[in-house]
Amino acid sequence: VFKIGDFSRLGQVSVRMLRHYDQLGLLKPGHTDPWTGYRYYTIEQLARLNRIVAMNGLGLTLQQVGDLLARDDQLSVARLRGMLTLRRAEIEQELVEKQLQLAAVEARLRQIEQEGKPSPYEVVIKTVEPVTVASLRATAATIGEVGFFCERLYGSLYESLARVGITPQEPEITLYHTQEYRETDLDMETAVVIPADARPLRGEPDFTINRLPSIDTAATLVYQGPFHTLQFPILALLNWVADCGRIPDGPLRELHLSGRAHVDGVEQEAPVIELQLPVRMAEEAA
Amino acid sequence: VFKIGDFSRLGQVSVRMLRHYDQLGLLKPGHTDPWTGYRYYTIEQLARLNRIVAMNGLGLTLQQVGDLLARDDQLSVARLRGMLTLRRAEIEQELVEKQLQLAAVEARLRQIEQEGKPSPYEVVIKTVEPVTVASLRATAATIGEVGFFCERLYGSLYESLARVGITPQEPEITLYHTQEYRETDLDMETAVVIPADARPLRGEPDFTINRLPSIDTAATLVYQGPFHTLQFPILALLNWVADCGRIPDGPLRELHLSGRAHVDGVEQEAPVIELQLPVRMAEEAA
DNA sequence: TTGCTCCTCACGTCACGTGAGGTGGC
DNA sequence: TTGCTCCTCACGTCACGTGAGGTGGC
Repeated sequence: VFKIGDFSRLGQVSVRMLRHYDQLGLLKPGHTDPWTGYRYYTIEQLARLNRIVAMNGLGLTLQQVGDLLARDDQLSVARLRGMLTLRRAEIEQELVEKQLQLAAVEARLRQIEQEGKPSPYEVVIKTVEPVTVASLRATAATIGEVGFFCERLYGSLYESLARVGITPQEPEITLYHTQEYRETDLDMETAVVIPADARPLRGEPDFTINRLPSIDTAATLVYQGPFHTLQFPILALLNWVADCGRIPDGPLRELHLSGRAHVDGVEQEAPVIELQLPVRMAEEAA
Repeated sequence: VFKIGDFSRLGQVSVRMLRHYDQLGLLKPGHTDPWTGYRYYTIEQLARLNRIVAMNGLGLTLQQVGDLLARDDQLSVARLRGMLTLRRAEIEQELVEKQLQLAAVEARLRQIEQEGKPSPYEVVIKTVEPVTVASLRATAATIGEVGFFCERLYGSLYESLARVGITPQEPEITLYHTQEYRETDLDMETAVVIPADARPLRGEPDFTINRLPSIDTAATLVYQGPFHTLQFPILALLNWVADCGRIPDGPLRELHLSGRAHVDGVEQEAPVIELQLPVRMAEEAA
């Protein structure tokens, strides 16, 4: 018969935990002195202690271990199998997450090695809700004219909205339907959020009303600075996506979070812009 | 300027957490109304919020993120690199642990599939401290005579100990130096723990005094039952070890935890026995 | 006035470690 | 008497979720 300290050394479990197992009813000492409260364990209890330690080592909670050991010392095969199968799925999930996290940390370290300084941008994975927008879509002839092109599109869009009596909300969203890098024939869409139930009050709209779909996994980046340096955060986003083993899975969205890009024909100096790029995991090369 | 609810939706961070970041000083609202306590955030703060979320997503603690963001908004390259390198090592460690855990869960599931019921034994990995023992080592001619053989060895051992005036302690430890399965010429050692400073008081001992080395990683199993069914727990232990991608790395030890195996020539009926097998990870097949 | 949002305070999670303050047995 | 062990009670960990109970603005 062992005092708690001896039993602790024997089973390599801290005294604190033996008391905890006692309290949870997982492992009651063979005898407890009612006067002193001293716990006395028998050598036969070592097997049960080891069972607890082993199950817990598989990542089952003490609650689960308790359930499993509840009826005398017999394990219910069905329940045990169920719990282990569940646990296996959990661990596999955890492994995937850890691996993604490792990839992200390594991507960041590489980035620091290469550039000598940390990226000024932060990429965050999030989900994006669907929104209803009024939009105009057209093709810009060259990359140089994209700025003016969008300015004109937004201009006509607001004009048309006013004409048919729909109140635009925020933000503006520019979509880049051309996904690869190209210098000509860029398929652009300028959109502005409108109420989900908006209908033209008068006249025929010369824009389309549609619903931008939700994005389950969007790599997003918030940038503050002038439009003419937008290529830097866009490149950072694309690099990050590639570095983490993901690939783009839809048009890039550019949200103007600090209000309209142009007011009275004047471009905002340092607008806050959120880039949203739908992504999915790249297939592993087989 | 955003109220906390809007900013929460914008950054995909719960209101609770925005308040928490405020409290920790990680992200103070651009303005807090001193009368109502309302927090007001500016769109420019979204970048900082995303930085916090991104760093936290890498598994850094909020404390670490706070340290990194402490001086204005600038990241210290050296510290950032240090933290990420540390974090990478941590994640790699966690991955190894998860993979071992997964292997253990899968081994258990396979075991249930094959036998139709869970193993009555629990294998636990632990460390074993070195102990000083008096021992006799000899070779048993056949597997059938191991029982008698050990009984005689322990008998002479206790006799010799008494003769030279050393008090034996507990437990008895039988070591199996023959590691592969064989039916003849089994190299056995019977040992009993003695005080670390024990010296013969008189006469010449015909046993050896040595120190059993510590075991960093021992697969151990506690068994209660007669000696003649000891092969079952031994097989279970060996199978478990193989299933988890480990291999034996030293002689198997058999500890008699419930006192001497034989008292007055009579074998204990259901002794409690702990098996300890030193193991190491198997090299992956290249 | 009714919802809606915001506020603070505080408990619960989970498997532990680490005290404080006190007692029993050699 | 002095160490050593044991006892109970309770706080801290960490990033949150989830109330209770109350207030401000349209």
